[in-house]
Amino acid sequence: MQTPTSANSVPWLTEHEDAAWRSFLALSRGMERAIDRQLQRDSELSSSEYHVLVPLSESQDGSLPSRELLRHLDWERSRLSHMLSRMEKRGMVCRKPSPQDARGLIVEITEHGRQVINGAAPSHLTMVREAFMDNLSTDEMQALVNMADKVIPRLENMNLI
Amino acid sequence: MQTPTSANSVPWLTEHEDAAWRSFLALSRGMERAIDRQLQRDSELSSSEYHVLVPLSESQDGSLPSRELLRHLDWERSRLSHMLSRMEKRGMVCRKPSPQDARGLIVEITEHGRQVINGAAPSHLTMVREAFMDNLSTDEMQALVNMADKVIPRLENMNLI
DNA sequence: CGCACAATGATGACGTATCATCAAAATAAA
DNA sequence: TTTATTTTGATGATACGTCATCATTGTGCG
Repeated sequence: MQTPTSANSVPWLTEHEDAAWRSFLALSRGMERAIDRQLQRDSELSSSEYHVLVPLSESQDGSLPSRELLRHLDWERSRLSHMLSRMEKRGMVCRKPSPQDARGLIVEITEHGRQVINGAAPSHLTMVREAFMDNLSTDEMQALVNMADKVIPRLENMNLI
Repeated sequence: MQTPTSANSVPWLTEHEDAAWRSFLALSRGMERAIDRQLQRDSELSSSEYHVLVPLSESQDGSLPSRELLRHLDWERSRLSHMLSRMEKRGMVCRKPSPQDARGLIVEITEHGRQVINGAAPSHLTMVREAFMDNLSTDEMQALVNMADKVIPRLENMNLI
């Protein structure tokens, strides 16, 4: 992200800041892209589908109320709704009415869903470890935590999250 | 991103590693989302459209060969093609045949495109500065550069970029 | 030259993300 | 209790990104 030449009334970045910003963007988009590619290459899951299946497979009985799932994912409600429709059609989850709350929805992972997530997880975790984790020092890991702790609240303040 | 309980043959992360990974994901997705939201709120641009317009507005005559643009963006060719179709329809760029290479394409920013990018840039740059840059120490900025320098080549090695 | 191959773009299909809107049910307020 | 508000989820429209495929043009090699 750079500055258009005709917008220089706004102070942009020093050389160091610019390098840091570009590195952040490259790292961020590179990892996102790598995760997508690796999952698609080694399994039949998209990154989003993976995220849906993980909390389900971790739950006691393989099911969660939809709103619980939403809390895990931090998605828009309609995003989850659309995603569940597609995943239900592909036989990875099924929807059941909630006994407690007639508005509610229980999402349950199917046997096929379990097979798919169990097949996808190992290579995914290995990739994250080898590409990312194994290359960071403890100081760098700490820096990530500190940065997130400072930036995220700021984004929330600005109503951008 | 967590490990499904039944896939524990793969070593996952220590507490510190897990915290760093979650921070990275939150930071990465948070900034991406904030950029999208802020641009859409304060201008009529998506993040992708912004990226297309920046190198065009910075060029000498407001135009670039399509393959030059591709090098700036590091996108798939079809992604740029689709995006240019939409942007052309909205009057922000126009396509011209290249005199040198009959396969080639020259992409030119329109007057309206200039107005839009010039209107969008200041608030965008301010947001990035206030949400991100102003909250980082020089050590943290350096850490970002170091991390990217180690991780990105690794991703390239793994053919995931 | 003539032919295989690479480079450049366009297109249609598909999956995905967001927004606006709607409906139904639960909860709070009157 | 009756009404207003909130919560939960679904849907259709639109925009976006990727893939597979195609057409055209340029390049290199025989």
